[in-house]
Amino acid sequence: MRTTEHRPNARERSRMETRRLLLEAGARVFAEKGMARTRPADISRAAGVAVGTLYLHFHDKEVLLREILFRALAELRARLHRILETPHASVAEAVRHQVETMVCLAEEHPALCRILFSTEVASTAIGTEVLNLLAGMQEEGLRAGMAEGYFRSDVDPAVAAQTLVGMQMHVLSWWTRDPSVAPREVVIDTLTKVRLSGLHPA
Amino acid sequence: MRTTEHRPNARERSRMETRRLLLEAGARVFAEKGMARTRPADISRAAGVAVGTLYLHFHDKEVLLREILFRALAELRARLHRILETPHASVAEAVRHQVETMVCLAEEHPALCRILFSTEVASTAIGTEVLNLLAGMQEEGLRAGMAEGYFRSDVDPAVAAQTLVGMQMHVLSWWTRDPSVAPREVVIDTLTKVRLSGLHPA
Amino acid sequence: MRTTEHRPNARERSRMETRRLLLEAGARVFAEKGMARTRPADISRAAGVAVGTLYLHFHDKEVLLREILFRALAELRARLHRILETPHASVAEAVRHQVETMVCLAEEHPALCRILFSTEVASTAIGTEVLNLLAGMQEEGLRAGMAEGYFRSDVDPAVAAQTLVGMQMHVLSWWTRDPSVAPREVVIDTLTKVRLSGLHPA
Amino acid sequence: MRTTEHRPNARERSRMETRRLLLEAGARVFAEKGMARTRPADISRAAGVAVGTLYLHFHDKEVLLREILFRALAELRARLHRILETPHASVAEAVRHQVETMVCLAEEHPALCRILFSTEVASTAIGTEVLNLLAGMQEEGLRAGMAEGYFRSDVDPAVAAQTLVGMQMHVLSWWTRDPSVAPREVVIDTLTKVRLSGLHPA
DNA sequence: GATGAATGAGGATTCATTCAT
DNA sequence: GATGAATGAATCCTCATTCAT
Repeated sequence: MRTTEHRPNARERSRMETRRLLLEAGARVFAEKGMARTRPADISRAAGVAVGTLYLHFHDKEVLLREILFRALAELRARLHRILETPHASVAEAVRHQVETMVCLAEEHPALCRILFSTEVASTAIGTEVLNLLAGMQEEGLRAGMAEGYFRSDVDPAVAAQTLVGMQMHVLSWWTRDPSVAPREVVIDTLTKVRLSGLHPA
Repeated sequence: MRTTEHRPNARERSRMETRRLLLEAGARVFAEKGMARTRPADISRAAGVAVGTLYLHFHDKEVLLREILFRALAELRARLHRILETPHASVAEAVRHQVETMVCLAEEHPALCRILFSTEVASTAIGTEVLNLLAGMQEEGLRAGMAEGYFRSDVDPAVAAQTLVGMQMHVLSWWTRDPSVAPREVVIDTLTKVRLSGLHPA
Repeated sequence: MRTTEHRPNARERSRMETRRLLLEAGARVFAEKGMARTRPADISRAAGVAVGTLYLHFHDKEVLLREILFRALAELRARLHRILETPHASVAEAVRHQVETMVCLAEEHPALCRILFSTEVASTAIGTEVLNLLAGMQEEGLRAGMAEGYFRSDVDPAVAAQTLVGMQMHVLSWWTRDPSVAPREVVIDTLTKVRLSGLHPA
Repeated sequence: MRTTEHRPNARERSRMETRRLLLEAGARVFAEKGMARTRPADISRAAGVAVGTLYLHFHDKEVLLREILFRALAELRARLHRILETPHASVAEAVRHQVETMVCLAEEHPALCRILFSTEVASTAIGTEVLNLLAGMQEEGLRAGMAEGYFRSDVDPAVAAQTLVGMQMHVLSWWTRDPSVAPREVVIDTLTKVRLSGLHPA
């Protein structure tokens, strides 16, 4: 049976490989030096290709960044949706699972995490999109939980959602920069607890 | 009695005035365009002086930013200390007061708020210092509260402090950008509640 | 037999050609306007390339100057060494040959001559190095000549060496600026005579 | 008897004093940093006055330099003329006296010496004038000496004059930079001998 | 498709000079 | 007369992008 799927030949594979190298190098370098301080030459050097090659694959620096961010966004989206579709015994468990997922993502792609959660990016259209996606998902979950009585109804869901986003983003970017400041489990545990029941004694 | 205090003459007053103009213009422009996109000429134009004047008062762009941030930081510190010294009927009231203070500061100096809480700055040495100061203050408060039984002891104070910092920073910078998304009171109320007792129903 | 020697391809040849253009243009412009008044743009324009190209080849203005001077110095060194290795019938002949060589060099590269012997450069580290090299060579020659009885021993070789360097440098830079003030032969003859037997009647 | 000579009052004396301070500071600073690298602010600071004061006394930086150079030139001129008018027992003695005078001048005003004999200045109109004055005086002396048979006639007086100027200028500026390289007497002796009878054994 | 030398507009900074006090 | 803060044109240098090979 003949599939319609594209079978890349050697040349095309090499082209795709180069593209991948650039995306990965870009993520690393953007994360390390920040958007503004990263020069196309830095990325191409890190990718082991010539500057011109970068422009062969991406129209300019910003398009490369967009591509990196879109991919990170898609990954984030996919993971979060997977959680929503998973049945959980309790709200607490669901929240813990969600937190765990974010921590895993941060561990696997610290570079992406630092880019995604940098305000430099936050002021970009994609940055806004990332924040809106996260806030939107949180708000949706909050409203659902409120309707079902799992969550308190005396707070504004929009503000509370921003609260959660800020808490998570900041802790993750803080922890990613130097994971030795706290063990993984403690980070997950603390985030989950504060989120669910705040600082009041149990 | 003759005091040794410094009595600025007219020229010195004018010099200080120029400095003030630059600091204020810097805060505005840095907030609006971000650190990287702000050119010295933008700041000097906004301050109504020549470029050279900026360099007469500050060694370079970055030193001006440092000065702006340190001043904001000092203001923040002062306000928070004033709260710590104020007696409160309950922890809840103290926390609400603290949140209120931050919201006021954000309202009065939205530009400063946006700079102080931008990751672009956060990745700077000063930015780190600002964040560390905030986190340190929160952590101190947490430890004290834990010792006295006001706060739960089953969370890591360092991580929890980052949690609080992230939540507050993010909500304030989100709300500052467009205060119409939620009324002032709701922001304060939600921040206080989430912080104290999380999202679980009361 | 395969040699490991470097075979420059077309691109590299063109790169080297550009470098050469910049070095030559630099020599001309530095000579004409002096170190301080020469702007990078002047040099690049004279070389027929863009400013950026200059910085692609040399870290900055000063490095370009260093390179120019070192090359001139190397050339001078080579020529003088060639003379030292040549047997001469008499000291007088050797000295005349040496003077002749310097005059030739000055004729071929008047620009270099003017740079090499400018005090603006002399006050630089490289300038000092050039002068020290020249003085060192003269002093060496003097000491040898004194030991063998060709030169008088009642003068300080270090001071006398500076004497010779100054005399030659100055006359050459004077003559280079306007060669019509004296015929080539007269310059060589006078330099040689003054150097050997001073102004006393023969 | 009433003299027409100007009797400066207190204010005027103070004005002249300020002028003197600026001229001296200028000489020092120009000598140390070179013409191009010296900023008006450097000079005024060294003189202990405000920048504006410099412009009150001299139209601009260059005029101040000119003034300094003219004064040095006048001093040089005066001293050399005094020698010409002094009767000497022999040519050798006259030459030694002349050399001694230059060395004294260099010792007394090392800063002036370094400025006067810098090529940066040499390329100036005054610089040229200085060189021409020196060369002219030497040439005149040479021609006279030749006519009277004291000096050899088989060299070009113009070229030989440049020879003498170069030798003296260079040795003096070399020695002024670090007088420890040779004792004063040796410098005078060597200059005199080389000048009179070159390097040939006596 | 890949290369990397070349480009030049644009940004940061300096500094000679002025002028209100 | 003295002051020194203010000025802004001029300078050095960077770096995103192109294009001939």
